[in-house]
Amino acid sequence: MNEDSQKSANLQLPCRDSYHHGDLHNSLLEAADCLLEQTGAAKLSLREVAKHAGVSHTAPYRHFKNRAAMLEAIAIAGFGRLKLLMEQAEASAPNDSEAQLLAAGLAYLQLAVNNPEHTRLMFGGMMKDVPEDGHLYAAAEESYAAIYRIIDTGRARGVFGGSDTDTVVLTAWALVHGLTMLILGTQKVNPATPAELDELTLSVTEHLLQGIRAR
Amino acid sequence: MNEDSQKSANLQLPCRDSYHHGDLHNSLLEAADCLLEQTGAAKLSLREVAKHAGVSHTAPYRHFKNRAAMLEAIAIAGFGRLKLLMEQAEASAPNDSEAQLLAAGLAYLQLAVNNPEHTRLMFGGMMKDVPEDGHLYAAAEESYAAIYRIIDTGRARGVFGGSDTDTVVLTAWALVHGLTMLILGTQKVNPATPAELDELTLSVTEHLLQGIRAR
DNA sequence: ACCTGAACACCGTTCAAGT
DNA sequence: ACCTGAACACCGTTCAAGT
Repeated sequence: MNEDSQKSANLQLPCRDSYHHGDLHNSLLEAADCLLEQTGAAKLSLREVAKHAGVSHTAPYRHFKNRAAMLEAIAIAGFGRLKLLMEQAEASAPNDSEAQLLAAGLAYLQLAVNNPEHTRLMFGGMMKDVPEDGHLYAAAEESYAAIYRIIDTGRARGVFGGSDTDTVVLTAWALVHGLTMLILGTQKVNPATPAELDELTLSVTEHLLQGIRAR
Repeated sequence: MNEDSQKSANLQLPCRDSYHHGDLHNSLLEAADCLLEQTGAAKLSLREVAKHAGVSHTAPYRHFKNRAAMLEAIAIAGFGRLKLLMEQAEASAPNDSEAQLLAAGLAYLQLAVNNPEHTRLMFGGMMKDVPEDGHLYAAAEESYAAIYRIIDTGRARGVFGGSDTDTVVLTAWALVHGLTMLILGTQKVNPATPAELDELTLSVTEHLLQGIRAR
């Protein structure tokens, strides 16, 4: 009955029908996480999440203030995964700033393409009326931090140029994020295979690198 | 009673309580257009749109197959406005490709910031389960076409470089779109005034231009 | 402390019926 | 052809009540 060995797999969490309890909070999040990718955030209902977790439709209110708070928790977890990947990209080539930036971009795109609904939830602006605790805000900020370090270090090394680190970071982040959203959206861009996705990312990133390289 | 003089104003359509009929289709779209910016696409209900248009809650089904089809119509109208702005940017400096590209980026950002919920509807991926007519797809494509011409002409003139026009267009579009979505989202970027928005756009675009300029 | 069931106000959608 | 009203299955949320 030990299913925990599967739990750490990074991509694609399959749905289960039964949930070990005593930790309903996490059971609900697991059920929601999995239903989200099937239905999208707009159609993700608290009642169905509760049903998949095997409890009544009012039980979730013991653990989340309301539907928006539950979506926020899912989004925060998503930013946690993003942060992890960005830090892995940073660690993958400690002495090569360009390779770090490229790895970060590739990982960002891959995570988004593998979890499109999570990404839309995190960045689609559905979290507007979230309680202003700033938890979500802070989680997003931590993903940003790794990119900041990569570029700041690169500038200190004389690899990257630009007037200030903040603008360069914003440029890089916006480019990768925009490419991501275009691929996820109704837009034309439509890479069929993971290899094509990487190739596309490389081409686009190359223009960015030429733009921010120190000269 | 002539209110049509206000109708052509490009930004911020105020809500009315009464609607001239005989053209319920457009009355519904106007009501929806206006409610959208107040509530967001997720909470925009057909019933409330109908109420604002002064008809029963089933009347909209005479004009739209369902809720998704109505949202699609709104998104298509949004792409129409975007297309217009892109073409104006193209016409604003026929002999200066860089100025055209910059004007397009500024207009894109301004439209998005003035109509955030429209932008989220158009690009947020809420149109997934839309009928595959391709109407929405085609409308998006037309906005894209102006940018394509700007960059293709710029490359023919030797102003822009890059291996192929498609990749350069994708890079430029992704950068501006990403900056837009970051500004609209929960993210840190938060320009207070229109002037700050323009300044931010200029800084980011400058890096892009350095990256795609012919050398 | 944690969960349930009934209840309320709201949805989207369908359908028979009115003019 | 165009609109209405009742009806159905679904929501989110609240609250008294159970253990």
